[in-house]
Amino acid sequence: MLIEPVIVPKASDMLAHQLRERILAGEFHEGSVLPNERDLASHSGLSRTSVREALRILEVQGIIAVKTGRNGGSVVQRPNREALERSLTLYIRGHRVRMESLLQTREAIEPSAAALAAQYRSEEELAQLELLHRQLEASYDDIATFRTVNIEWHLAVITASHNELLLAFYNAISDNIHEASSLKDFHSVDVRSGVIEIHRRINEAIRKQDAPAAFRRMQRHTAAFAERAMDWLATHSEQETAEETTRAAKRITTTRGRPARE
Amino acid sequence: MLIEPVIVPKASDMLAHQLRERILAGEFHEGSVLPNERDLASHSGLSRTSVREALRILEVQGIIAVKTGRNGGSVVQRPNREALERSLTLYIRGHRVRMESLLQTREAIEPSAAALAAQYRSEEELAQLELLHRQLEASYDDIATFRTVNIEWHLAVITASHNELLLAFYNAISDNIHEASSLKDFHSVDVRSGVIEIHRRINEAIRKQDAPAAFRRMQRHTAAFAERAMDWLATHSEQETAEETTRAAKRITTTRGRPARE
DNA sequence: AACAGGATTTGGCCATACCATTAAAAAGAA
DNA sequence: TTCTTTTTAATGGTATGGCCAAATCCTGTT
Repeated sequence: MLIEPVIVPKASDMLAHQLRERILAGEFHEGSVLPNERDLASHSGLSRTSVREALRILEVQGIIAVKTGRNGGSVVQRPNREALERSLTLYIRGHRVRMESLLQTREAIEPSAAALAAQYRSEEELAQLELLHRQLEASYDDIATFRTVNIEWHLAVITASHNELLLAFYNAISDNIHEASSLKDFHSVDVRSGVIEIHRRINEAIRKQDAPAAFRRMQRHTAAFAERAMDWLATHSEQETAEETTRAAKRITTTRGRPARE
Repeated sequence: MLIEPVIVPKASDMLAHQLRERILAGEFHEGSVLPNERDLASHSGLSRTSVREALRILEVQGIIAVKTGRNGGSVVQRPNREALERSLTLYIRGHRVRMESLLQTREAIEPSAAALAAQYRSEEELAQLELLHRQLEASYDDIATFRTVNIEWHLAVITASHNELLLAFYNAISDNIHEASSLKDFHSVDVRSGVIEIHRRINEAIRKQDAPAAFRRMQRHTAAFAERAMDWLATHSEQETAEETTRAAKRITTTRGRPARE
């Protein structure tokens, strides 16, 4: 007799699976609310406890958002980028991924994104890039603003690539690179003028829709950044891992207010 | 009176947060088990219900694995790549990311990974690449084996880059590209001989530790694949999204056995 | 030593009750 | 009427207690 072992899935997993598939199939459009917990329980034949566990799974996965109170309930939403970023951040922390790997990954992604941006950018996106560039020039002396605008410009480039996946990846990495507290202010003045110049040239390539130039210039830009960052880390800490630095940043963001569902 | 609104986090979130931080801080090393649910409840002052929800959160995030039975419990593990891949797959499905974006992302990642592989590959990894290449040549007439070995070779390249993050990204994308049932067998014979040749040349670059050559050749290889894939999709389906194709593949994997905690 | 069977530990699941939060509905005041 | 306040209902959040199912350990038997 060849009887295969019978696998007994958990009730909450089954329900979560069913709900997830139906949501992704479009049965519940974004913004609509699932039946309340008591109804789900009675209709599924499960207890409210199991239903709640299933909802918790979907909540962690970022496809529903639970609101309390009258007219509350489980609001359907698209798997948000935050969930993906949390998952990635967790992976990075858990595996103690080296800063070097983060920088390498960024070096892999960003030049290609710049090339795509050159191909597909809209006029609005181009205008946005040039606006951010002017802001960057204006904030030459204000290191905090410089940092912020700089990050925004990079994001705008990726956005102009019209590739959601690159954007999601980049976002996740970028957060983990920049949140590293020890990298917070390692931009010296002469570096900043260089950054402004190379941004200008990348903007120009994107404006002219010159994809190869955008690729090359961005490649040089990210490589230079990576080199400076690695130097900085080498001189400012022994063997610092991304895990440690993000933890430092994390502490700040999670001790005020509600600790976001991570 | 300026009273800021008081934010009341959920009990299970607080507990999950605490446990997660302590696990990531190394307080529970990999493989060790957390206290059982009843103990966690009594020590935390929460009910077992809340404890269970907290554990469920950690389980979905892939940092614990729950085993039933005596000597069971919540086994601590590193956030596994599967969790990251599930998260990414969910994002791809939920946002109906186009196959084109997947291919573009792969084109961004793989050449860089090949360049890194050329720099950092060990002798064992090189041997593995060459072994896989011989297997690929041998499976010239067996399209199914060819496919499998082909994928393994690509994975081996990324592995040799010694960059966990690139590996995780690539894995996640690769699954979503290859699982597309309509791409299952679009390798024609003449294409296969071309694939073997370019793999040989990439292997050669990696052996010689010639990073720029590895980058260039892999770039051409992935670009060619992307072009063929897009052509194939254009002729074989109207407006097919990655979502639809992965769904088809998904159905197969989830209807047999226990539906993996997604 | 090998096996069988019971005891024990642990998660899985359920039913019920009550609390906390939110918004709708009703009541009251202008 | 129209605005404000109070009440009420709907909904998620939490706790308690119990029982079942699975996995392992232990003990007695052969």
